[in-house]
Amino acid sequence: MSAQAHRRTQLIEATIHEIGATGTLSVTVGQIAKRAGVSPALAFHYFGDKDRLFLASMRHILSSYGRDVRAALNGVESHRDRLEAVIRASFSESNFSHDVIAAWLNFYVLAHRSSEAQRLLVVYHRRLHSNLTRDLRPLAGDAAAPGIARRIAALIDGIYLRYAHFPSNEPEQNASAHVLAALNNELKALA
Amino acid sequence: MSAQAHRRTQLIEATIHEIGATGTLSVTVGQIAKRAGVSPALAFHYFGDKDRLFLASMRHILSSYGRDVRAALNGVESHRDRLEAVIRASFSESNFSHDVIAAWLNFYVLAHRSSEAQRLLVVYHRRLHSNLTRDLRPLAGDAAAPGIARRIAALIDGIYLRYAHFPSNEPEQNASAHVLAALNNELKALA
DNA sequence: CGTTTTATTGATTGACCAGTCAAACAGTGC
DNA sequence: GCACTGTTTGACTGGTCAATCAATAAAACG
Repeated sequence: MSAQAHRRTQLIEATIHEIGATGTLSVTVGQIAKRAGVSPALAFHYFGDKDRLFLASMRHILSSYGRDVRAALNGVESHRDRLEAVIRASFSESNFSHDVIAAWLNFYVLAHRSSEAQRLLVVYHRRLHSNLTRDLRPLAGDAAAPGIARRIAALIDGIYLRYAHFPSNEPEQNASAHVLAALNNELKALA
Repeated sequence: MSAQAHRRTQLIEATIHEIGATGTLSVTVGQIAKRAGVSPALAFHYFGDKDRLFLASMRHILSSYGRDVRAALNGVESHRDRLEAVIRASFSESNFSHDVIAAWLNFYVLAHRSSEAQRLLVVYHRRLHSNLTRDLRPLAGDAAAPGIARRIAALIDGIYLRYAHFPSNEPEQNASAHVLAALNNELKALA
């Protein structure tokens, strides 16, 4: 990894960490730089401004989420198992840590006014929707699949939000279990 | 309404409006006061500090949501109709306006660090859960009702979030329809 | 070694903002 | 018209922060 790339990920990780620690996007570039062990000016040198630093951090999170999904899907054949993999990945370690959750929350707020953030959010939505419909179609038919996918995707977000605020002792377990139960019921109701 | 109470609601409404306009909680008290047509100092006089002003605004929103639910429930007998009323109220005009949505989003973020905000959020969760289980129990049995209620509640939040970012032409319609469909499928799957 | 390029910082700036306070103002009763 | 009460403001402060920039240190290179 080049020196430049190294510093960039260092700053990105510091950003995510710092947002997790304070819970807000109104963290100062100074705090972030301090955690990364560099001067504030360097953050501006590499990212231009604070917004771009945060958006880069969010892209980082989205990439790692994408990797998780792909890894979980790798080699899995059965449609049901694949759906389960997609759902579980949403609550995987890397996407469900305190810091990442805080970043997601602030990201949702930002998406209301930053068009770049909104664009990123669309990418996430589309990816999730397509991952779900792909394996839902053979199980639920072309007519029902998209609707079910929308509800499952929204349920994932909703459950994520709830566990974000009130983590239980085994968040991933319970979170996935609820979504899987809803999926089962949706499919059962078709018959 | 006393002069004092009048000014308070005036400032609260200005707060909600201003958060809606900027999309962020980092709105200045100056902006809010300007919209309310008073001096910034007055906002401090009535609310002490910015946090309390926002929390008062959130309580205002929650009250009006509560009123909506009660009104929608008033006189409705059938369990299914009552569930539908509760769901529809979540996407009612007063709870689904641009400004209120922005306030909710920022409220979620705040709940991560402010214990008072968290307390308020718990109140909302409990109320929704109890409204749902109450009429779900006779339809789904005591064993299944709480689980279904959790999923429906989370789905409401998730759908709310999605339509918050990407409003369709008839948001309330579609949003409620999805939740009602999920409810139907949950109940159908029981049989 | 000397030179060019890249990485990094310290110092600074200009704007902004939450919160304070003492003074002005408006209404009310007398 | 005066005293009293609650309302409202203007002026101010202390602090914070994003962003800039000229200057320094460190590599990379020939």
